[in-house]
Amino acid sequence: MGYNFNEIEQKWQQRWKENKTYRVVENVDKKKFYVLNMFPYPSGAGLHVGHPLGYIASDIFARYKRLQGFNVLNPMGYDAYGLPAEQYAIQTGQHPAITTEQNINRYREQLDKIGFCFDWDREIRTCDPEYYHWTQWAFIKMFNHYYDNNTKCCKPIEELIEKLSKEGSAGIDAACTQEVDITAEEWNTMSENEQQELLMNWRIAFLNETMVNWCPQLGTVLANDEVVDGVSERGGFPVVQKKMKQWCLRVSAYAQRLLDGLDKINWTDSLKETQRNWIGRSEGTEMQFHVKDSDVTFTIFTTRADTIFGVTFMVLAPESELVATLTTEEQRSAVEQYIDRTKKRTERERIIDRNVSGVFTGSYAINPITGEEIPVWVSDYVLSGYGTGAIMAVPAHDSRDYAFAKHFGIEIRPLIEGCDVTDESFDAKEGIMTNSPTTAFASCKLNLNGLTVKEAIAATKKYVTENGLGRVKVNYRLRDAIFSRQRYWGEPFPIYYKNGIPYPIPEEYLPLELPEVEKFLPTESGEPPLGHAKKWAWDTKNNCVTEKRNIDNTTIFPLELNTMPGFAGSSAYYLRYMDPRNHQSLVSKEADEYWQNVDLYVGGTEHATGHLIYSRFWNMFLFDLGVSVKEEPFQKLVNQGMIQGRSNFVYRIKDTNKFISLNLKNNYDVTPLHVDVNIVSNDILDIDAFRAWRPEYSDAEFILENDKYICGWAVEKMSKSMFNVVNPDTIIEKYGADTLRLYEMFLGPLEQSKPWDTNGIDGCHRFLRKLWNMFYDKDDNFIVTDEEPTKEELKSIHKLIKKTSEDIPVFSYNTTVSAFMICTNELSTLKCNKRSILEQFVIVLAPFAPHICEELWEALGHNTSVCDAQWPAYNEEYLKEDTIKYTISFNGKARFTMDFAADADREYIEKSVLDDENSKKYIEDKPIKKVIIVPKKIVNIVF
RNA sequence: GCGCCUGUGGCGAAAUUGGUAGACGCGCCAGACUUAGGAUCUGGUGUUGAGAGACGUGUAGGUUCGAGUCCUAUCAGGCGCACCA
Repeated sequence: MGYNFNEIEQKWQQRWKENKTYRVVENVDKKKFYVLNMFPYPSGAGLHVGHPLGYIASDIFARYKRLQGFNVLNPMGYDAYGLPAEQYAIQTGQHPAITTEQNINRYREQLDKIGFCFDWDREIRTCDPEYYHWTQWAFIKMFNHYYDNNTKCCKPIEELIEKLSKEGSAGIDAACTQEVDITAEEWNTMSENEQQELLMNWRIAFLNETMVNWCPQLGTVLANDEVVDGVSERGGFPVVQKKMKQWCLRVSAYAQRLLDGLDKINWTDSLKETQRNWIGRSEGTEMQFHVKDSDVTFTIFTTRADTIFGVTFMVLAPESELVATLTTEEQRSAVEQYIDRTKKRTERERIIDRNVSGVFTGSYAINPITGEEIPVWVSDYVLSGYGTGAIMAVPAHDSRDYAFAKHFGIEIRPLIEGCDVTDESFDAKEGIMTNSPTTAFASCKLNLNGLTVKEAIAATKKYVTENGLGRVKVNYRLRDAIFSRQRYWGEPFPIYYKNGIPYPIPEEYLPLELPEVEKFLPTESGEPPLGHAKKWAWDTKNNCVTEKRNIDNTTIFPLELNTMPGFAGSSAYYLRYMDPRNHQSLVSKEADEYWQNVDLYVGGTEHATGHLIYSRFWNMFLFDLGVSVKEEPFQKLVNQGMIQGRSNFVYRIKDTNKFISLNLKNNYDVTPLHVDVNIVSNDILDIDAFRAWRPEYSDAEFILENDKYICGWAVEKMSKSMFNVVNPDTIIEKYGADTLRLYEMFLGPLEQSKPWDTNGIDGCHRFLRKLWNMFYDKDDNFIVTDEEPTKEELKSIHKLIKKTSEDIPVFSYNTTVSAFMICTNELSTLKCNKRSILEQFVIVLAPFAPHICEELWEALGHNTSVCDAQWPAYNEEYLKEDTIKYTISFNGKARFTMDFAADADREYIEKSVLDDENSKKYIEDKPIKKVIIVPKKIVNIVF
C-alpha cells in the first residue's frame, strides 16, 4: 500500500474544512501576522500550474508563522469585476454574474485541492454589494475631501468652502487641477452651480474634461497603465486620444508621499525603482515669458535653468490653449492644419513616427533675463500633460530641441566650455558654463561663466526667484487616475446629477447596487451600458433608486452611467479582510488596530505601477481620514517569478503521417508540431495517447530511438495554443498536492521566472515516500519506536531545524526542500525510527507538505492538528563537531586536509601544521611570512 | 536613450562578513534485486590527464595570502520607463 497520497489528502482537506482548522479570530493575547496574496481574477480558463506558486509560498510562510505561535491572517477572495466576463456577456448574453460565479467555483475547487490554510470565512468578492458598499463609500469620501499641501493631509471640502467664502483662494495651498485666483467676494456671488463646478478643481475624486485613452473596440477609456505600446493591455486593440468628461482621482496630490513612503517599506529595490520611475519626480524652475506686443504671459518648466542664454525658440504642445492666442493671422491656417493632423493620429502612430514636425505660431516671446525675442513654435514633441505644456528650447543641450532646430534651421548656441554641437547636442549636466551674454544685453545682471552646471542651475534659480520671474517647482510624471469606465460589469458610482452637477447619494443609503440591463452593449446614443437600465434614477425624497421615466429633475435625478475601473475594488481589499462582515464600517477600529497592515504581500510584478500605486494612494487617503492606522499597507512585498510553459514538439516528416524522434530528425525534412505536454513525460511521448489525441493522428506511424519517441522542447509562454498548459489537478492526481507544493518551491528561487518542467518532480515525490518508509515498513506496520535518539540522529535533525528556521524567513524555499532531502537521506541511512526525531521532522516539514505531515502526526499519536504544534528550537550543542577538517594551503593553494579537535587552539594548529611531514614538502626551506588561520576552515601558509 | 537585475556542469540550481566551487534534485553510467518495470536500492558523475596534477563561475584587467562573491572596463540576456523639457 505505502504512501497513498490521494486518500490522505482528501481525508485531511475534509477534516480541515469540518474543524475549521484555519479559522482565525482577533486575539489580543497573541501576536498577529498578516499574510496576503494578490487576489485572483477568476478567468474562465481555470488555474494553471503557475498561478499557485505565490499562494504556496505565502501558505508556507503563514503555516510557519502559525507554528511559531503567531495569530496568522491568511485570507483569500476574488477580484470579480473585469472585462473578460463582460466581453463574454456581450457575445453570449450570459450575465457576467453567472459566469463569474461559475469561474469562482472552479477556482475554489482547484485551490482546495492544493491544501491552503486560507480562512475561507473571510472570503470577499469585489462584485458583492456587501463589499463594494465600501468602495463606493471611499469614493464619496474622496469626493468630499481635498488635499491640503501645508498639512500634507486631506481635509473635508467644507473647510475649503469656508476659506473661499472668507478669504478667497489667497489662503489656499491645495492640490488642484488648475491654479485659480478668486476673491471671497467673487466666490460668494457665484451661483450654486458655479461654485460646485469650481470645487471640482480641488476634490480628490473629481470630474474633469481630459484627454483620455479611448479604446473604440472595447468602448471604454483606459488608465495609462492599462495601455501598453499604444494598444489596450487586454485584447491589444488600438487606443486613441479623446477629450472626455471623466471621473478622476487626484493621485498626483500624494506623489511626494508615495515617493517618500517607499523608503519605509521592505520591497525589492527594482520594484521601488519602478515606482519611483512612474512617479517621476523632477525638480526644476518655472519661468514666465511675456509675449512680444501683447499682455499675454505663459509659464514654462525646465530642469536646466542654467541654459536660459541658449534658448533660441519656444515650443507649445498642440493641445495647449495658448496655441490659439499666440497664433497670428498669417500663420493661422498652417497651425490649424498641423493641429488637425496631430489630433487624428493615435498614440501608437505618434510613438512610431518620431519625425520632427512643427509649425511657427507667428508670435515671439521675450527672454525674461536677456530681453531677447524668441520665436514660439508648436510641435507634438511637447506633451500637454507634463509641466505646463510649453517649453523653452535649448538646442545645444537637449537632443530633441537639437533635432528640431536642425530641421528648421534655428540657431544652436552652446553654453558649455569645449562642447561640440556640430553633430549632436551636449545633454550631459556637466562642464563649465560659458557664453553668458555679459555685455550684449544691458538688462542682464546674471553671469554664469565659469560656474559648473550644478552651480549655474542654483544661481539661475536664485536670480529668477529674487527678480520675480518665476519659482522653483517640483514636477511629477504621475498623473491623476482616470476613474470612469464605460462598462457594465463594475462598481456603479454613488452619484446622481442635478442640473448637470454631480452629487453623492447619502452614505447611509449605500450600497447603490448594480442594476439589471437588457444588453451589455452601449446604447444607440453612445451611452454606457447602464443607459439600458430602466431602474436607474435617484429619488432624493425617499432616498432610493427608482425608474428612469420618473426623472423630474426636482426630486428625482439621473444616476451616473459610468462604472468604476478594475483597480477600484482591489485598492482596499486588504482592509476588508480584517473585518469582512462588518455592516457599519469598512473595518472596525479594533480589527484595524489589531491587524494593522499586511506583513507579507505576495504577488506578481505586473501590478508594480497599477494596483500597487493605487492601493498605496487609497490607503494613504484612508490613513488621513483615520480609518487605517498605517500609512503604508504592505510592509514586505515578495514578487514571485512567472512560470513559463515548456512546450513539447513532435516532428512530422513532410507530406506523411510519420513522426520521427528528436535525435533522428536531421536527415529528414520535418515540420515541428506542438504536442500536448500532458501526454509527454520526461520528453518521452505516450504514443497511444498521441494517437487518441486527435483523429488525424489515429494512424500515425513513428520512427523511434531506443524504443522511445523523444520530443523536442522550447520555453514559451504558458498558453492554450501552445498546448503547454499544465493543470495542477493533473499533477495532484499523479503525485499528490504535497509533491506539487514541494516541487514548485524546489524549482528555483521564488522571485525568478522559470519554465515549468516536470523532469524533476519524481525526486520530490521520492522524498515523501522515503519519509513515509521511515514510519511504515513494506507491510504497512508502524515501526516508530520510543528509543532514545543517538548523537548522530540528533545532529541531523537539529541541522535541519536550524536550516529551516533560517531559510524560511528569507523565502529560500528551494534550499529548504534540499535540506529536507538531505536529512531524510541521513536518517534513513542511520535507519532512524525514533519518535522524538521524526516528530520534529514532521513539524518543520508541515508548512511545505501539510497533508502527509498531518497523517504522520496523527500516526505518532497526536489528536490535535500539526498546525497547533510548536516550532522546535535547535540546540547548537548537537551541531558541534568533535573534529574539524582544516584545509592546508600554501600561498593560497589548497594542498591537503588535516583533522583537529574542535577545541584545538590556533597555536596548536599552527605548530602541528608546520611540523607536519606533508607541509615540509611544500615549505622546503622557504622563509614563512605569516600563517593565516580561518577558524574551522583553513590554514594558509604564506611565504 | 535612462534606470534596475542576471550570467556557475548535460539541465534546475547551492555556496554566511571574501575562506578555497558545483550542496540537493533531474539526467547519465555501473552494479544489486527482480513473476523486466517509466519500480526500488547501492556506488559513480565539472573538464582534461594513465597518474601526481593542471584548468575551471560570460570576457579582460585590478585589489588580496585567498575572489563566483569586492573594484574597473566590456559582452550577452531579461525587466521597467521612455519625445517627462
